[in-house]
Amino acid sequence: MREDDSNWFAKWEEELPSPEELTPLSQTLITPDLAIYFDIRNPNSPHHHHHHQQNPPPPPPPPAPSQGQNTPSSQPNSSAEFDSSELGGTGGGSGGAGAGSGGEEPARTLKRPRLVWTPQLHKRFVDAVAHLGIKNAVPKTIMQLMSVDGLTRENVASHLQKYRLYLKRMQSISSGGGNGGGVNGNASMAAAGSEPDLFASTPVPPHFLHPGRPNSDHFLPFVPMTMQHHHQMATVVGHHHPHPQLQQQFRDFGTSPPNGQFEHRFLPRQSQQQVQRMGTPVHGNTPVMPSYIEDLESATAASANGRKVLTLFPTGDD
DNA sequence: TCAGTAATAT
DNA sequence: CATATTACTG
Repeated sequence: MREDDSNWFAKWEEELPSPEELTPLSQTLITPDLAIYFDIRNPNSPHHHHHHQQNPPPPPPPPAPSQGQNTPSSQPNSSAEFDSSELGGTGGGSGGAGAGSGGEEPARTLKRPRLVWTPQLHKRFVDAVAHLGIKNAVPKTIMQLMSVDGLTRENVASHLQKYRLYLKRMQSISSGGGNGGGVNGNASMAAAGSEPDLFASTPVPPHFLHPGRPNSDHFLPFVPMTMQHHHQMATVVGHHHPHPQLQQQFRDFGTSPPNGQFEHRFLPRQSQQQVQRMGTPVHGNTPVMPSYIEDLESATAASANGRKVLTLFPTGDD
């Protein structure tokens, strides 16, 4: 029934993404309305809205490739931190060994660590796609709308692909399958394959399964909620050691642990490049500053074989 | 250049 | 084994 719509939406709102830090996203393909809805704005300058062309932040900020780099609790900005990932070597590879060399470490050619898509991050992803519409749901736009620092087009594209497949599966089931609907409801169906709860935990907008219908839906009844503030959302996994050996990280720091070392979470995009202009005239935007809050602060260690991934997300979602 | 799909690596 | 990353192709 239609009431379900409100239901799933309300629930969704509950977990709506949106950290406290927003980002001054350039008015690219995102319409102002969307931008504001996503909280994409400059929290630093709550002053009037000047049409600043935004600051041109150098894209490659070499984060000093010195080991042991912890983020000063000063300001949550800067690009996400990446950990040098080990060489993987395909299955057997072993690595390498090599080494050497005095120069080393072209901090720019480092491979990006595996990105862990937490439910929150995925939620934001879905949220962006939902508002953009399947038609406009392109990696780039989604990525921009998400405003997640560190998130790159590849990440989104890859995830988007998976997400599409997931949706397809749903359509097939809800269409031909004797599944009693449950579009918004959560399809907790663990078919032969084991669908991760990630997608299952994410409310799928009905429009997604509605091919042939534009996303003209201007439904964005965002409701001001009162929740706690939190930050961060994405997570990157460090490298796992193929060899079950010295793999200790947690050590007592005594009493005043600077901490902030392990777990590199992505911060909401603060400033990235991207200032391409399109034929999209941006009219004044609505002075709305919703402050959604997402809470997440849990560390879950996924151990699968020798793989140890540290991800922090509230598993107790559903 | 960007988006989509497929294959690969971890 | 599943996921994310990477490559190739449209």
